Amino acid sequence: MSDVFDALAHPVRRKILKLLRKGAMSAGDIADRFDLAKPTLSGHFTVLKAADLVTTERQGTTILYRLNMSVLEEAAAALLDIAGVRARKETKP
Amino acid sequence: MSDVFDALAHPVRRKILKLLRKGAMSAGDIADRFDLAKPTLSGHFTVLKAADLVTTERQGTTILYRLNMSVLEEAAAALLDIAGVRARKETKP
DNA sequence: ACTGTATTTCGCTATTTCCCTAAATAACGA
DNA sequence: TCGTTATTTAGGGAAATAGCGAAATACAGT
Repeated sequence: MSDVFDALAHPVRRKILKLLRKGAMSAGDIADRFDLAKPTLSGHFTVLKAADLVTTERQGTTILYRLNMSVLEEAAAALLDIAGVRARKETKP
Repeated sequence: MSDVFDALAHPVRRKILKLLRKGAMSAGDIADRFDLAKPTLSGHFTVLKAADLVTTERQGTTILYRLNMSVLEEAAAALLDIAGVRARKETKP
């Protein structure tokens, strides 16, 4: 879980996640949205992957990044748990 | 908001917040729960204060730290927002 | 096999973070 | 005022992080 919060601590990485909210994007398309070198973005992708906040899928020469919402939700639940707001565990309906 | 996630990124600081869930504690009492020097803990307190995750109140020679739950809840809401789960804005009942 | 495009890995530097010990500050009580 | 307790500030060292350009890798098309 520390991996997740470490990943969330950087504004660029949070912005990447927000971009992915609308759907999967390639590494290059994401990199184009930032004023940073591609190797720098690649490093951020690595951190996000390590935290399991994103998943990847290769499509020919490009690599698609996709948001892993469940991990984000778990992180939010962890915060609410710290606050003492007991999160409901999802059960089969 | 970046201050908040920076503060949450360190496991010791998350543990401090969890301790404070049960109620206010003095700096020394918190420090006793960790195997770290007091100046180190004091640094963590500074980070938590900068993020407004805790508030302080002096009581004689001791300083009481208290959890600021609203900021924690805002952080959780920010995460859910990234996930696309639109959080409800609290309105007066 | 060669070329072009997409992405990552490799060195490298600068900055920041985390931890420590020692010293400073603040408040109390004798 | 003096001594004691609680906490923070100052200073420094080791390690992690974020950024870059250059080179390496992976794949597709010719």
